[in-house]
Amino acid sequence: MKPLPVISEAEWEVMKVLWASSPLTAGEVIDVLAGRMDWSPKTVRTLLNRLVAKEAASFDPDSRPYRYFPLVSEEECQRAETKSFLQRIYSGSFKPLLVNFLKEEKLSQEEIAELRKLLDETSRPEGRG
Amino acid sequence: MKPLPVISEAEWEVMKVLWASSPLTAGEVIDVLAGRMDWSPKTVRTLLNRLVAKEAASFDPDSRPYRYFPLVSEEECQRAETKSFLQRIYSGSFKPLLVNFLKEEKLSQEEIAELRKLLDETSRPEGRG
DNA sequence: CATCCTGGATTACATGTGTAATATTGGATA
DNA sequence: TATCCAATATTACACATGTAATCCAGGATG
Repeated sequence: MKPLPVISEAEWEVMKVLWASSPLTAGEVIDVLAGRMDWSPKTVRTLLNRLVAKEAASFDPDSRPYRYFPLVSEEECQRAETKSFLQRIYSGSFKPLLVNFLKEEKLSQEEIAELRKLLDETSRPEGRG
Repeated sequence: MKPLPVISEAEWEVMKVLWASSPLTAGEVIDVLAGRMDWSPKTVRTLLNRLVAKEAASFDPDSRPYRYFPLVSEEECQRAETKSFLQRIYSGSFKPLLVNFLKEEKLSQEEIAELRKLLDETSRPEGRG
């Protein structure tokens, strides 16, 4: 398989917009990001171009203005990032990550219950489906 | 508080060595890393210098050769990285991170039990100590 | 038809990062 | 004492990234 493109921090913001809904014109992406980031429209266009260059996204050249869409899924990118993050910062071990997270963020009982449920489901031999 | 220095990926490898045991001379750090990374000794020295420059580490100038040590703790760095990673990749939400991790890595019953225990301990009102 | 504007293409430029090489200096050695 | 080496300091250099500005072309406008 071709390795996933390396997506920079700023580029992630743009990908998030495309993952949330696509295809979108550059103008639409710019509008969405205007609410979150303090970026010039030119900057957003540059990021879109770079994402296309690294084949993380593409656009339909027949539609003017272009409509952009992702070429890679959010989940696969998240998983790849998670893997390398875990390796880099925690030498691959999830437990200290959870410890640190729990120390940092005070979770509600509900949130903890949700996480526990995830673990329970995982530990069951085969949750059908 | 002064913000933590930004530590690059390669620099993290060096910091891990210092966190594991310090102070260490440059030569000792180089030896430890020789087992893991395919780096020239010069490269390791450059990284040490950069870590000193960004005040992530320091050394005792009276001892020759210098003996290096961390100025920031591993845990605070891990927490900061975790926070920004979670924000960047998962918009701050831990749950999908756990979901992705569980899908990617097949954990043993023991590992799952350990994680569950962590959650249980957290959810108890005040686990003494 | 000449002009202007919007969208798109190209170029810019400082800083960070990976990955060193070269230069210099303070002792150990012949 | 002149020399060489290990340790330290300085310099290098390409590519990535943040953050745009400038240039150009095709359609809307006067």
